[in-house]
Amino acid sequence: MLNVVYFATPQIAVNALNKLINFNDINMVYVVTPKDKPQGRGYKLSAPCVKKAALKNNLKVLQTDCIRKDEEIIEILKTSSIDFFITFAFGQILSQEILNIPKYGTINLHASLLPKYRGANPIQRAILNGDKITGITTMITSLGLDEGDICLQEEIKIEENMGLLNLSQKISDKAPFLLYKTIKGLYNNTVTPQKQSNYEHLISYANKCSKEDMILDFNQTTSEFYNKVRAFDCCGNAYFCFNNKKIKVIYASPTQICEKRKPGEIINISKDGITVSTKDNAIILKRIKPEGKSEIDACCWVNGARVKVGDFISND
RNA sequence: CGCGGGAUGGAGCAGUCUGGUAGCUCGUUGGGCUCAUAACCCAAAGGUCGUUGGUUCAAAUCCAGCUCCCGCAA
Repeated sequence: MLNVVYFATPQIAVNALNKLINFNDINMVYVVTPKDKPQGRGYKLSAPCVKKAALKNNLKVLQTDCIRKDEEIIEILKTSSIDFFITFAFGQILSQEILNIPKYGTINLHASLLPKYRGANPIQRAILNGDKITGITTMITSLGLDEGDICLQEEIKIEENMGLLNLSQKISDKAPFLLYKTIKGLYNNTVTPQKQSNYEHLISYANKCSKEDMILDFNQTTSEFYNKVRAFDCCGNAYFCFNNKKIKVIYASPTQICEKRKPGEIINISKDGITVSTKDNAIILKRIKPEGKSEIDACCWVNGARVKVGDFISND
């Protein structure tokens, strides 16, 4: 029986928690997660997804916004004889003092094939760059940013039409088993961590996505536009502006046109969606969300917004 | 009490400021045209304007309360 503490925050880490506690040889001693925060419209206090999941499973939850300085929690962890710490999208940096606590070490799961895409938003960056393959990596957590030694990796194919929602789902499905294999492997000495410096030429960084990354522009190429829509197809959504209103694009699909048009021109309107020309080709907007409204089919929006073929959409 | 937008036939909107016959684009149904069409033409059905109360001769419209939806910010 291995005593484990799980450090995590958002939705993507929930499934791993639910699955890990079902393995007979894992004893989930604590779940560590940030404090409840005023969140959303009306500033209601809201708990991190992982906390809700932990409580549902009757696990003990420790909450802190700065684990490095939280003496009380550090003391609790020190006196609990833990074998492994597992971190997954925790969002806080651990100190060496904390890393030294578990008997066999601290494992982090990172949503990329390290050393590619170290950093905050590896999933979005992979989609934005149009990658066909990404994956998940387990590593020995170190103080540097995702620089620890690699334990195990698993590739995940990014299908042409896959967005953040589907890819996160896949990652979240696969994560618990890779984590389990990793801690068992480390415990039995069948897994040997590899230095990332062996793959120095592959190092890249996935910076946190900003507001600017979410702005859609018809002066971009079709694939750049499409990748943005996919990369933000949940938790925000990429948008363009029309008549000073934000129009979020929920779902779009790339298409080919014969004659070249000016970027932003509406070429066709049908039940299927609105075809708009881009820098190099065209994109069909299928499902959108105008400011202040719920999600609607693009062809419905046309009815009320009175846009016609030949009109231009520009980001003014 | 964080800031802001919204609720009008099945869908998306206009009308609200300046109270006085319920409007637009689609969809639906029926008919016509056509070799043919979800293309075009004609016609019809379908709304107590989110909810409760108030002001008024008269409220979608003005005033107050409530419910639900959404954007920002975190």
